[in-house]
Amino acid sequence: MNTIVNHKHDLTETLKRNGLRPTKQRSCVYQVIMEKRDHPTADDILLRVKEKLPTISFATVYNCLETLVGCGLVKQVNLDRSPARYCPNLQPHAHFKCMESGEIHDLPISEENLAHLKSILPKGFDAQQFDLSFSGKPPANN
Amino acid sequence: MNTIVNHKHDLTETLKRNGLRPTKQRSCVYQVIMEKRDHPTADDILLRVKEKLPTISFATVYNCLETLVGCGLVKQVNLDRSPARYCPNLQPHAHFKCMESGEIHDLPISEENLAHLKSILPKGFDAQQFDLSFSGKPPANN
DNA sequence: TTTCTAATTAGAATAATTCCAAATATTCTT
DNA sequence: AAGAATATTTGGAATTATTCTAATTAGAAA
Repeated sequence: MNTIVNHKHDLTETLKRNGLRPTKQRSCVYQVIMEKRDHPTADDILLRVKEKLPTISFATVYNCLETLVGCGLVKQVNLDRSPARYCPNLQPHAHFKCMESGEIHDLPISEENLAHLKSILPKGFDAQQFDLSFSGKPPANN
Repeated sequence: MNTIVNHKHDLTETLKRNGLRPTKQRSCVYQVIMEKRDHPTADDILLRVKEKLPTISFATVYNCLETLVGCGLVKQVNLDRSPARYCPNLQPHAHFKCMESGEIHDLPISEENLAHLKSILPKGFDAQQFDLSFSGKPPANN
């Protein structure tokens, strides 16, 4: 698929730009995150990557994830104190966690709402990052 | 002080209302959280409570915290994957973490901004809770 | 190629938190 | 007030997610 080819290309480019080597482990971890955008944990990712690279280790998955997050290709999502999840959505968005199933939905944040969010910051507070999450019941369909 | 007396009273009332016993451990953990509102971790709390109750255990601190959070007297604050922190501020508010010192500031959320936050939820999403945090540089003073 | 450096690997280590079973404290009943 | 019933505390072991370590392997540069 076009998207995967493009992603591979972006990945290699981005890694090289950061003086990092494009390895098959990094590529595979990235592909797994791109192809099923269900906010997998490191555990989930290990299992999925093992189908392609049966000898990959946990340490490598964590290393790759750290690299991808460091390059800005993937976001780490921390909800409550549960295992970290990984998300390829680079647009401003919030997360909604279903209290029953634990499923996580991305909620896009419009420019307008982004401005409102920033207006919560009192004068003098300079934010580099924000994290917004909700939990409750998502619509029944979907 | 008036405030502490009141808190004690609220605590006992609230515990009893939930069929729980007001113990000196619970009371002391609660007081510690109320009196220095600096978002302490369980670790911090253990150290502070030990000044009054030298034999208290880690398990008890965690038990008490779970109880207090369960009763709605205290909020658990999870930022990134760092140890949980505890906060007696029951008003709607966000958190701002200073990237240098790690200090955490409460940022009140007005009714207006609360409405804007909720407007991020697409139709059909019913949220019971939200968490909003920023990280960056707080103003130099303070 | 050869060399140099970065990345991967398995397993040990760490840190925060939870679990467990015994001892203690609180509340309820009388 | 005493005894029974139940909840809470306690120290230590267990768990879980993640990070570290030191040796091997793979990629890039010469």
